[in-house]
Formats: sequence, C-alpha cells, structure tokens
Amino acid sequence: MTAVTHRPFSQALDRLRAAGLRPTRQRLALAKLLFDCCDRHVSAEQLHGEALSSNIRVSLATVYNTLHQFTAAGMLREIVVDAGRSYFDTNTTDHHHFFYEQSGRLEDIPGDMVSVTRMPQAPQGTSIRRVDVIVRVMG
Amino acid sequence: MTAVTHRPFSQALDRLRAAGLRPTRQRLALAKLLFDCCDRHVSAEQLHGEALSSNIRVSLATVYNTLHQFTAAGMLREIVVDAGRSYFDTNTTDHHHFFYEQSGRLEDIPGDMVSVTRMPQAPQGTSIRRVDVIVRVMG
DNA sequence: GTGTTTGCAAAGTGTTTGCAATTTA
DNA sequence: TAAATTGCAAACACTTTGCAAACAC
Repeated sequence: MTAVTHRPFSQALDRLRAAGLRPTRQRLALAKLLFDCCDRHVSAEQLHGEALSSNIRVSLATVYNTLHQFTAAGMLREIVVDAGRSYFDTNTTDHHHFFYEQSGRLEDIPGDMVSVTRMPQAPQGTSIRRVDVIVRVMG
Repeated sequence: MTAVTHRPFSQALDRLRAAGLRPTRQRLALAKLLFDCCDRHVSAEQLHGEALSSNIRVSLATVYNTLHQFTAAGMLREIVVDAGRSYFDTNTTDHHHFFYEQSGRLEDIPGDMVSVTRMPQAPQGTSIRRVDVIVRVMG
C-alpha cells in the first residue's frame, strides 16, 4: 500500500508530457477517456458527450482543440469516411478500416490483414504521407 | 453532312434517359459540364460556379440535388477525403485516388495500378460495397 | 392538366475563431 | 506574473429542407 498506489492519470500525464502539452484538467480528463481503454474511434461530439457524462466540465471548442493537438502530436489519427464528420482513432499504428455505412461505425482492420501491392509512384515532387484503405460494408 | 450533324446534348440526354431522369434544362446542362470532357472530380460549389460562368441559371440546391441523383443513378461516385466537403467523380470504374493534402486536389489512380491483396472477410452478415484506397501525398 | 423539378430562403450540421477570463508553471 | 489554455458565443462552410412557382410530358 505504499509504492503501488493507484495512479489514475499517470499514463495520460506521461503522454501529455511527452507531447509537450501542459497537463490541464481538461486535457488530462480527455486523454484518460481516450487512452485508458481500448482502441477507439470517436467524434468530437461523442467525446464531449462522454466528458459531460463523467462530470468533466469542458467545452466543445476545447474538445476540438484538444483532438487536433493530440493529432498533431501523433497521439491520434484523424479518419475521414463521412463528409461532415471527423473521427479520431486512438490506434496510430499501421492499419485500415471497415466502415459500416448504415450505422456510421468504424472498425480497425489490422495492418497485416490488408496488403496494398503495386503502389503507384508518388507524383513528381510529392511524398506519400499515408495510404488509407477503407472497406465500406453494408448490412 | 446529313446524319452526322453535331448533337451537343445527345450523350447527356441519353444518360438522363437511361437513368429515368427527366431531361430538364438544368440537368442537361450539368450533365454536359460533367461528362462532355474528361474524367473530373468536382464539388457542388465548383460545379455551381462553372454553371454560372457558362450562363446556366441554376441554384446551388439544385446542383446538390442533381449530384445526388446522378450518384444514385450510378453516373457519379462520391469520394470523401476531406471532412466538410464532398467530391463527385465522373469516373465510376474501379480505381483509386491520390489526394494532394495541400491543394485539396484529387487525381485518379487507375485500378490496375493498385492491388489490394489479402483482403479481410467482410464481417458477419455484411457485404463489401466498395474498397477505397486513398494515397495522401504532400509537397 | 398532372406530377416532377426548380429556386429561394431558411434551417441544420459540424467545425473554427476571437477574445476576455482563468489556469498553469 | 507571464504565457498558455479555456469557455463562450458568434461566425463559418457546407449541405439539406419546405414550399410555392415553373416546367416536362
């Protein structure tokens, strides 16, 4: 009961420190919601809702700012599958997505389950930033 | 000079007829802008601008409606690469896209230049509607 | 004529911004 | 205390909607 005290924010804290972001109450709470569980795909609106449900007072604007800061810091990856809504993925490793067109849900496809072969050259003077494979499913 | 008269709207007309859409002045004009030239990637705003430049009186709402009707009829394909803007692609054959993150421009990659192998199974009770590969480039 | 399509303006969505008040180091 | 961060409300960009007028068949 001495050194092994429960430290609920340690992971979040470390992540923020590593990213050079001040660990404010809001950022810590959002980081905890995002990273303490499994891999997640959240929209800003969703995360804001979760924060409020958890009695974390945070404005939607701050949620947007925070999601973008986390993305810029490489802690999140932004996924676009649907005009008019951004999803943020806590899994930043190489992987792709199933998109359920009816429900709007996203699901990871592990990177090694899809191989893109015969990639074209990047056009003159450009470099490839990322290759997104989106498998759109129905039913 | 008899049967081979120039018929500027025939392609557009035929396409509309085939889709069961009444060939109204607006739809004909938009179809002409979309399909008379090469393969194109347009946003609604863009197409509306082109229509106005060509002295075609059409409202933005009608451009949206028309793009969606054409998409439903399989004449266009909607591409989402950028939250908050839809692009419509006149190339409905199997192919993929380069997306220039700086300019927001889209460019086709012929279907046979990319091979996706080792595709995962569609999840239980779903079927694959489409696989989109987006190669995001910078520079 | 009759049902479809259009235009307009208004409403809706999701996101960003400007700035004063607050918080962090 | 100085600089970063936050909240709010307003602004924004894009898209959809409702309904009367115009149009195609």
